[in-house]
Amino acid sequence: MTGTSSDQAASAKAGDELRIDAPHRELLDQVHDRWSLSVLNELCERPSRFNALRRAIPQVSQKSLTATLRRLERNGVVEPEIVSTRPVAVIYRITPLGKTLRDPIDVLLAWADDHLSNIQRAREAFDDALDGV
Amino acid sequence: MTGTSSDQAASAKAGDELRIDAPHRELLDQVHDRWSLSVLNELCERPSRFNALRRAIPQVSQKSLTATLRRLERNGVVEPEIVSTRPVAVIYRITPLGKTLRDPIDVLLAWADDHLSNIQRAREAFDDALDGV
DNA sequence: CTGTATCCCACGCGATACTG
DNA sequence: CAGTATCGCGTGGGATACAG
Repeated sequence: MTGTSSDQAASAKAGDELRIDAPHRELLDQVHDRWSLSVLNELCERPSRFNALRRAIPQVSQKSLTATLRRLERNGVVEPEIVSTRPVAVIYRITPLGKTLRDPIDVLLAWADDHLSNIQRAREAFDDALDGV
Repeated sequence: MTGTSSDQAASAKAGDELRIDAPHRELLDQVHDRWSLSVLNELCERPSRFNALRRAIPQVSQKSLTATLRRLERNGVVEPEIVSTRPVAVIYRITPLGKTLRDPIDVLLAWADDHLSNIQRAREAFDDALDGV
């Protein structure tokens, strides 16, 4: 197995223009759809069944929730436990890999929280400028 | 077409635990398109003109680059300087607000880098399982 | 309960062509 | 050089209906 103890230190520059494209794609694949963050966040709090998630995130449709869960599942950040009762129950929980995502996400979320007003002000200014034109 | 804010009834029950929906949206708005991260990364390195960016990120089309720059501009993380020469030159640079995005992004990128192999292994396992079925 | 299948719309994104 | 206009494609995503 490739350990990939990736240190980006100074080596990032050398020969490697690091068109970070690959990591970008991976990253976006966790996050680029509308509901991944909410689902991840919810599952970090507690393992949940499908309909529990729907209740926790009322705006999501079944289709989208299923798609989101499948993607996260495929990426190994969440895992379903199928309970073969009647009718079936499926309990989704975050994997160890998924847990490692929490800090990075929190950092980003903290940023968004910190700068929310800045962003909104910038937008208003931008939109006002357009109006003026 | 003024792509004005697509407001959503994100009626988060106040007092609830971080119904991060709003920050989510803000966050995704910086990052959810294909080229924002690359552009941000490039502009963190050096101020660049439009075509310099295109050269630095060869896969992006004019249209997408323009759209990405406009979005980032609107959010106040990049800023254009228009030099009224002949023909015009436009120098894009990252704003102070934009600079504060760097660390959070690096954290996320570091995560992606660290866990790339894990993710890929998870995907292969997932896809193999599908094949098996 | 937990999905899948279908229809349909919105939008990101590239390709191409054209303007100041 | 920087940017807009238009078209076409792929796909996210809601609504609905149906299935294991």
